[in-house]
Amino acid sequence: MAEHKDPFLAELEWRGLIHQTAGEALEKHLSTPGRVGYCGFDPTSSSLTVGNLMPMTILRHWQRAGHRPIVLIGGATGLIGDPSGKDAERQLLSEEEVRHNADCQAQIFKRLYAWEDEDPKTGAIMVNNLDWWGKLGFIQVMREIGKHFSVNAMMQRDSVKNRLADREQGISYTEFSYMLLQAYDFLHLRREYDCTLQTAGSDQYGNIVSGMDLIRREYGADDERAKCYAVTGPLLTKSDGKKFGKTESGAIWLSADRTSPYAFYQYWINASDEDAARYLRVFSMLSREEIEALEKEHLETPHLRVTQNRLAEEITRAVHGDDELSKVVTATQVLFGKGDIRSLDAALLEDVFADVPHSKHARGALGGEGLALADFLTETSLAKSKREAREFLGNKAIAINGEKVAADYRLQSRDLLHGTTILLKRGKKLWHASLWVD
RNA sequence: GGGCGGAUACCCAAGCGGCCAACGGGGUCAGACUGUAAAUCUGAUGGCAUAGCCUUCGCAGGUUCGAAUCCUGCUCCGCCCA
Repeated sequence: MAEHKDPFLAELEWRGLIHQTAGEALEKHLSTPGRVGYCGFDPTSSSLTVGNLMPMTILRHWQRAGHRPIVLIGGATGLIGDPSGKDAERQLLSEEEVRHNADCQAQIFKRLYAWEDEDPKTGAIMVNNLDWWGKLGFIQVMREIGKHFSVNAMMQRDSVKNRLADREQGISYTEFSYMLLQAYDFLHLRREYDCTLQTAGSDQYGNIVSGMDLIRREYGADDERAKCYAVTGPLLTKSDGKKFGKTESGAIWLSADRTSPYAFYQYWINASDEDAARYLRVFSMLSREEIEALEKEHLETPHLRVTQNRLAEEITRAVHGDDELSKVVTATQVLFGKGDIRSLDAALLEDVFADVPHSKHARGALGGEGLALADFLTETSLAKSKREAREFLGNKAIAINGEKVAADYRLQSRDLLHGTTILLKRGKKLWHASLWVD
């Protein structure tokens, strides 16, 4: 890959954030500050996952380089469904769902960028493509937009080709039309906001190029206004070959109601050495010097896990903010630090309680003989069945308030912290807080 | 429409009348070692009132003392012919 002189491209380059670029003389174009670039996000779910984090980060670098980002919420495209990377037709979402999802997703972006009201020149703008698609009629779309699209060319796109090749699945006219919407979005933003660049993950390359084609047809290839560009990010992997951003229990979401800030932080903390260094480049805004210094430090004192710690800190702060970060750091120090859990103060305990999986129980059960731990475990998030509970106990995998206990252990009132809570742990890092009330 | 093959636990995949809750691999979980890393080794992996019992081998019936295994029908999938 060529060395980039442009600061924005050079930045993405060393971070490994460039998969492809398209458009003539992109470097020259970017040498003028204040360019406008966009990335679209379809509200097919009420939240976004860490998989969406990469294009979001590219836009942050874009803004930092002195350009203006547009966050496009796909209120219209979300109603259609992008066939890219999907091997089967998707269930249509209702309009209410999409609207609700769009509202929820919009919140996630708020913290990530400086917005227009703070900075008139490079402040981010948020748009929803339903605002223009909602006004267009079918006949108008067919005549003014559809006419520019060759079905022959559309069928060559991987997203469509794959589905046409699969007789079992096929593709509906609805999803087939998706690229037309995304293409027109680019044109619309070109017209209304002087937007000349679109960025996204590599799977969006075809859709972006469709938009570039449409813009050229609209203005004529020689027209100055026909200049437009694409930058796509690579497909992220984990060093063990598994899918990035997924755990056994599901995707890692960017909103606290779907993945707690604690779980979010823990996801990054648990990154392997190899991944942590790479993720710092991809997701954090730290400079090259800072990251390389961290790596050097990590090599000298690997047990301190500086790369993982810093990674988790940076990403959690960006996504959830400083307040949430300090809470989960506190919880993490308590749960994984060397300190004595029994000496926790009540306020801290409450914070920890909120962050890890928890459950409520009647305090009466702890009186007298107490409660057999083997029976109780199935009522927590730590064991699915009694057999499993016995297995964990047999393996010495269960700890009460940080201390490993025997298989026949019985929970009693003396185990309560501050008279209310018992912290249970399975294995090295799976915690559950149980609250005991009258 | 005709012929042939197939459907087994989270996934792949053995088993083809009793010794089958079902070989093996992957995954996952736990333990050891570590650094909440990687690699490696060990164990576990349907449920329960655990020397036992219950529910599972596509679905519904049947044969048999006894069926994942045999028979009948149904559903779905793959391949070949039309």
